[in-house]
Amino acid sequence: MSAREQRPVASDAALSRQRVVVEAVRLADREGVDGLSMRRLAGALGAGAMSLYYYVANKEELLDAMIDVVFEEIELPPEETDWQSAMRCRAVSTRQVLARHPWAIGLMESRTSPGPANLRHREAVTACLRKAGFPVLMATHANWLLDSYVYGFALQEASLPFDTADEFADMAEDVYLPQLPPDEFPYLNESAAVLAAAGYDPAEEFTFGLDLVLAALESLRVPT
Amino acid sequence: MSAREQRPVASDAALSRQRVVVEAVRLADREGVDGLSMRRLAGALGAGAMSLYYYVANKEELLDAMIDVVFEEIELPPEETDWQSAMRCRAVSTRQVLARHPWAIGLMESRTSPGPANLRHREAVTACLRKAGFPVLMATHANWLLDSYVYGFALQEASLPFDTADEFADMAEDVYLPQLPPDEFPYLNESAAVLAAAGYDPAEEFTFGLDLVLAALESLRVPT
DNA sequence: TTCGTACACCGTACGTCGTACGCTGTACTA
DNA sequence: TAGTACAGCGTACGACGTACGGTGTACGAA
Repeated sequence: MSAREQRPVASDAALSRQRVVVEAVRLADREGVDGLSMRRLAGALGAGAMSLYYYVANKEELLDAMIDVVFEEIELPPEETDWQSAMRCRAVSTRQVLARHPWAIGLMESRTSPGPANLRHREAVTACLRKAGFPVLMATHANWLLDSYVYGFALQEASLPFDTADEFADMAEDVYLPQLPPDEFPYLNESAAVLAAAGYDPAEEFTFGLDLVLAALESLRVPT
Repeated sequence: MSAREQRPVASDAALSRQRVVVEAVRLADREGVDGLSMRRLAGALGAGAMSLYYYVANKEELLDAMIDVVFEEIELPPEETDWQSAMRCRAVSTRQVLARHPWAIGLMESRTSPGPANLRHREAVTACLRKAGFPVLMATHANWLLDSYVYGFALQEASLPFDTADEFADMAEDVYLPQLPPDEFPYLNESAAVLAAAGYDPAEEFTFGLDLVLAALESLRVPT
């Protein structure tokens, strides 16, 4: 067997853990997590399947690393503003990032050990809350509540078959309403009709709930 | 080839869509969703793999049906109480059910069309909110906020490597703190220490946030 | 100059997966 | 008695993750 292309032409074409994981994220974005296989990933990198195992122990570890890449994209809460603005900022960023990588949401359920970017994020959020006057326990409550809201929203949003208000209006007429007999689901019909007429934007829905949560959390704080 | 066991011995041993889906749920509970294969499921039912395809078109449809079985387990909001109690009741039930079937959370992200049990649940919740005096749009907001919180909480809880307060205390000492250098993660260290000492119960965490959300939602209501 | 070793990568092979296709025996109807 | 629907199975195919055992190159030591 000859060494026909053993050495890559340039060092930036060489494999690396970074390149492998980033390309995996791209592939998952394009094709969904079910479309991500070691062979296809290797193909996208112009390499053989088994070469990937030099950089990741197995596919599980690859998925863990992918999740952490996603966390790296999320903005940390800015330090120079009030806590509500800081939390709103990072929550909005989280929603955007998870909307960009919807496969990541479903993956989080099954992987138990947080990566370094995840930990950095948690630390920054906790620091922000503590400095704003939340006692340790209340900061924990706030953390859970905010994260639950953001992840849950992203989860629901990912399972929506539309992205924009216009698409929803079409969808409501063509898909939803036909499968909702008005006598069995009167209230869902009412909602669908009103929302289709009023125009419906997931981004607005998100900030509405977020602001409600932030306001409610204010009561847990010991003002500084 | 003879017909050695072609006919099942009794009718309750015969396959049926119901039996297939319920056994799939049981299998996923035991082994996780990755452990659920058509062959293994057929094995658990004492049947051949291809027999399952008489009852489900493909694995995707099976997963959809499994999700709906999970939704059937969730209690509908009781009608005879105030809206907050009703919502608390169904939220607590949802958390319990999702904790019992953690694989269901990750699955929801990828399936877009809700099953009948899912629709019944949504209808009942919307009805409860509307009757309690929430205008259509506010009921939608409440729905999103509550569902986001519940699903997001379940998602985070599923990725916790412990179930009880005691397990957490052990975990914190043995696993968390060692990988959290105090100088890099001072606030996470503080939290872990305080929580391990105080005892930490996910169920309490859940109701704390839930009550905060319910109280915040009260302001969206037009009292009747 | 030679040689040993670490590096980066790959081919083959095994067992498992979802499922297309075609077959079987049973029950029932005409 | 024949025909048909039902319920279920065996085989086969292509794709999957990955264990194992290679290969050529680079480089430091002798």
